[in-house]
Amino acid sequence: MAQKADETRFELQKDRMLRAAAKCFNEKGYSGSSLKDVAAVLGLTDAALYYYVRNKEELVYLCYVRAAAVGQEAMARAVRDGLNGMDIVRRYLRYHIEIMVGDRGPVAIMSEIPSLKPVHRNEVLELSRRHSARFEGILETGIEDGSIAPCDVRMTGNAIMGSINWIPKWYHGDPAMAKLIATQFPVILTRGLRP
Amino acid sequence: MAQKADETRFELQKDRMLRAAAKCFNEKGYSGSSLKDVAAVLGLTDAALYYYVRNKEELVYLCYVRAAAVGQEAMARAVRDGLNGMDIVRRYLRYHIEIMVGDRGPVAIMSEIPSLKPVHRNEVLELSRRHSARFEGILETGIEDGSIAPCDVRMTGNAIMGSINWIPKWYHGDPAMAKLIATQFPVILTRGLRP
DNA sequence: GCATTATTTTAATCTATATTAGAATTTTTT
DNA sequence: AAAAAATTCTAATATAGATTAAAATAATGC
Repeated sequence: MAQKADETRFELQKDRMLRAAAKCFNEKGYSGSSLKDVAAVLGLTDAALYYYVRNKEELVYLCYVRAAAVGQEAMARAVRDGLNGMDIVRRYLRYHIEIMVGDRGPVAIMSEIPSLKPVHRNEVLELSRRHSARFEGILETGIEDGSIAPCDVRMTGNAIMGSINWIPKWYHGDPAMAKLIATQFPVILTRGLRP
Repeated sequence: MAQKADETRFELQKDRMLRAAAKCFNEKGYSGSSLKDVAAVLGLTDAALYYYVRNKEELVYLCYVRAAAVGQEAMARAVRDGLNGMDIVRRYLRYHIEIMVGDRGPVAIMSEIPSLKPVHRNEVLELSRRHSARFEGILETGIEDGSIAPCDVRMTGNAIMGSINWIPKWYHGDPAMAKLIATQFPVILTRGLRP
């Protein structure tokens, strides 16, 4: 607690910054958003961002790291002993979507990978791959325990993740819509998985 | 035929250009792709593009118009008397996806709407809305004729379209994958619609 | 083969924006 | 309240990339 108070100011601002950046990147893309745009959301000057981050590329990079963490968190929360594959998928989708459309703001800017420099790109792709693999693993579990109908887990995973990743393109912050998405999407996306 | 020969040279090049542009925009986004990048795909100089198009913005705009046309075409082909809603949806998805991953190349750069200038943006949004509405209409038809289970057509439409629109983000031209997508996706995406 | 038209290139301009250095201000510590 | 540290700003630089004009090349019709 004591040392966390030290970090707080800096870390909190940095976090706000990443959310602002993710918001901009979702709306206008990476190259489409100037640092001025991002800074404006926070009521800062573009130059101020350099206090928190080495350069613009690091900004997207950190957005991705953050997004990956959110995905991981949702998945960790979803997995519980005694649940079958289908239930885990449902829970995962609900958590992931809730976070995406919730207060913690838009975290998925999964479109801007090409803008990353090679080192970061590889790291992010690795995180992404691992996440996909884990998701596909859950699908396989469900197929084995009979809660999910046999299917091409790779394609099914892509289809479901595509739906989710696309949400930021049409959801722009309306809370009523957020509620609708959070309740409807897990249902819609898992209907097709039933045996 | 005779007059088409006149257009051919120019129109063909312009068409190649739009495909090159869509490819770049899909890969690196609108602002992330320089005119040099697009021109390079065609073995041309950036300045040459201005012979076909007024400016860069018109390039995305035309990509959108083209994408909308493809969507319309798929939908028109899909709708046939005597088919129930579910069958139409299946056919539409198959046609749309086949075109997207097929020879005519990537046509969906639905992410770059904010880059359009207002007039074009409104026009494209209108096209997009009309297309969504038509798709939701088909879903409703299916619900009425009993081939599709009752659902929130708006959300369901968003979910399905999201999956499709996201394809260009992970499909990069592998023909084997193209076949897989074209056969699997319509199945996966419509499973959840069954009553 | 010549004249006209269509297409592409070279070279120059203009603007937006990332980045940096140092000054100014605000916050924290003592 | 003064000193130190943290945070933000102002002002300047540098560069990439869109756009334009005019020249050069290629294609086409006669």
